[in-house]
Amino acid sequence: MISALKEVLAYISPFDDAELDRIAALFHSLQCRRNEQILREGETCTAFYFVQKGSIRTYFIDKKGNERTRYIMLDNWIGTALTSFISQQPSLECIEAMEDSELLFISHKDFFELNEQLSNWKRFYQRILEMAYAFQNKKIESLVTLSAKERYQQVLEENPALIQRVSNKVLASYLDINPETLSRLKSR
Amino acid sequence: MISALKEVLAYISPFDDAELDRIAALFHSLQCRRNEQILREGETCTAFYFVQKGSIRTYFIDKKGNERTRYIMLDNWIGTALTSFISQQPSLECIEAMEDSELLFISHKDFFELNEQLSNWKRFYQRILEMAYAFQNKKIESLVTLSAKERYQQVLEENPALIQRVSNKVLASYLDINPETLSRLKSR
DNA sequence: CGAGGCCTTGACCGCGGTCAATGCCCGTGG
DNA sequence: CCACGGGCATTGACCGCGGTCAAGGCCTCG
Repeated sequence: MISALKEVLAYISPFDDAELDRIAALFHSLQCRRNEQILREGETCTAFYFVQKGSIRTYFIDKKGNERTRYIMLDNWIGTALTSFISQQPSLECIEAMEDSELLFISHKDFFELNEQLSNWKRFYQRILEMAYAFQNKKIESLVTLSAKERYQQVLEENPALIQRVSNKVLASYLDINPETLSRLKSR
Repeated sequence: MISALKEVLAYISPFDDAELDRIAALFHSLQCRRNEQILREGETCTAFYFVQKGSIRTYFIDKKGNERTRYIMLDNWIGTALTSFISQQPSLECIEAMEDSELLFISHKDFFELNEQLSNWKRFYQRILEMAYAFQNKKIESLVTLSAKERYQQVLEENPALIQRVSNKVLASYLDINPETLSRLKSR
């Protein structure tokens, strides 16, 4: 179970086995149920998550009260409400489980202590930030150059698991289209 | 002249004077004229820039051939075509001077050598990435929650210098609206 | 078994994109 | 110095994508 975490960590930065043991020991487990809130709006994000099983998402509430999904994590992926996690200010983003899920998490304190002590962890954090930047960059490009239908087709090709496992309502907010429009797109 | 650079660096990471001297010595100067290309599409970005005077932007070309401005740097700000700079792959983004400009730049090689050697520079790079992420995050939020007019008003309030110094064509592509629409917005 | 949320479908409409015409500014060369 | 040309800004007419509102059916969960 922990080995999946180690594999992902080692994929991102070249940790040796001793480092992986040390790091894995800092992760704690967390079970949560479908629709359970892991981080509420206004709370400060003090954990960085690994999804062992299940799926979680981050989202914010727009001025009309609609949920806008920013980031979706399925099994074996990592992430958090990064803005609040970095700034340690109250978060505008929420984190929510989309399915019953088994998570591992490391606290902000341990995360940044590692960042002081372990050069491979600095490298890890740099790569997390670089990947987050690349992800956002691609999202912006999709938003400004693709139609609603093309954005849907892009996910269909590049990440079909999302379409199978995520509700239409959440998927629509992730693609920045209305549920009604998504429903029409799916039926051609 | 160099002191403005040092001030910005020290604002981002807590360098001491000796470190600032060492870093500043790695920056080289570059003059460029209005509309001059600093990085062309397909070239790999090997420099990180500081704008002493003038203004530059990064943009990419969409499938219809339109320029889409990603990032604008006025006097005393820093940046580059970050995706290519990080990956050292050919860039989809171009960099172009919008006015006659005086730049300083550090090479990719020196940048990442510092990143190995100087812990405050690691910190600097981390903060650059964090700020880049926050910037993108805000841009996505604006794109998905604000109308064209509201996006224009946001820049008008938060960064009025952009509207004064940047051509309507570029500003429009930065805001992701058509020049025609921007022209109509400006005249209420 | 009932209630509430989600999905789907229909009707309507408005924001902002597209195309076209005109005028202006500015840089360039004769 | 002026004449010309090209790019940019502006304005008008038109239109289509996708948002909004509403209604009905289905599934899930208490």
